Amino acid sequence: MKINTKFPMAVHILALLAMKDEMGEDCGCMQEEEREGGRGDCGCHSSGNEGCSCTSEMLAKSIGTNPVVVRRLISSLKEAGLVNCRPGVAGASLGRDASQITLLDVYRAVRGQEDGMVLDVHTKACPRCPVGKNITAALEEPFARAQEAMEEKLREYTLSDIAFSIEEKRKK
Amino acid sequence: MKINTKFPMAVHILALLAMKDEMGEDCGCMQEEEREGGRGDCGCHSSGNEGCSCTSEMLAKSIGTNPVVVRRLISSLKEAGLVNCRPGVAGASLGRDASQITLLDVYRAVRGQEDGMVLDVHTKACPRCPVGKNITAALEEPFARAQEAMEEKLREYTLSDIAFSIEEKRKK
DNA sequence: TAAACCTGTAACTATAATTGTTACAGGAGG
DNA sequence: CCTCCTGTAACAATTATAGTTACAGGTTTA
Repeated sequence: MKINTKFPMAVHILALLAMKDEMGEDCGCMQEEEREGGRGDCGCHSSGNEGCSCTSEMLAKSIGTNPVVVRRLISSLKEAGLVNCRPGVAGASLGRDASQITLLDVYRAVRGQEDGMVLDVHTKACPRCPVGKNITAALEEPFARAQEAMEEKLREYTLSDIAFSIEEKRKK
Repeated sequence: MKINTKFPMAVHILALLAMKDEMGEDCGCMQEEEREGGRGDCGCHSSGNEGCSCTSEMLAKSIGTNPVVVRRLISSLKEAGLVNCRPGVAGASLGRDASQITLLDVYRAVRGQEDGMVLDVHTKACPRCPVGKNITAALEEPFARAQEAMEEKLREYTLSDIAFSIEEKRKK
């Protein structure tokens, strides 16, 4: 693992929620299961006809991680208004329509609350050397602009796009 | 420290080399020293009038790291044609004019040779779930586009710009 | 209201990536 | 030939990230 698998995991969660919405009670795992003629092993497949309730455990199995990791992510997503959930009651749902949630929203929701730049500076430069003293400040603007450019691109993709893309690939 | 302090460190090295070029034998540390009326403690100040020879040890002191780290970075930079250096002979110099070296060149020279994307995917998604099976592929394009956008922005800045920026801040 | 199940969160552990360090072979130059 | 430097391998330390355990409290159902 490298940096920030939180971001793709969060998108994964939201995609599951989005596809559950589109498909009613069934998150899509059931169809898959019927087509392949066997039980999946990811556990996000429910055992009856009641469909996917999207508990943290089921989501975790689909993602391949721990339920607590999922809850932590959902906690961040909730804070950003991207999901609805309540203590004690199973499942989560999208906070607004999938077409109104961009990848940038997700990125910002789950990145570390501090700076959260993809490009980092080094912090131990010699404070008495003309270069060491000023290099950090000199890199500030380029790095901020690069960050902006990346974020603007993320803004161009919505959760609908991702869900659609998953559907397309699934059909193949 | 977070991810990739190699990149800012590499820029730091190149900035030192660039400013050494502009100032002849003296990398600029001497002026700083005279102005402040005392010896700096970063060691990139030479002790006589012979100026900065930009050995890995001096560069390391300015950056605040180990000489071996500097040599490793220089090794990558050399491979990319951004610096010249020879075994056994002290110092390094720019491989081409500072105006012809972009931050993207530096970024590419020092990032891990593998994928090297700033946005990462999670790899343990359930292979039997329709979402888990396709989410990675669905994220590929958005993440690649975001990467491109960031890289294009880095391409807009040259080492000259950075050196100029450092000079400006230094005068204040 | 008791039982079962879920969320939310803290605290801790494990793991993996990055950085730092030691050591040494070999080139360059006085 | 002595000193200093680069280049690199091998290893240690550090740090960030993810995973885990544990538990308090909410909700639903019977």
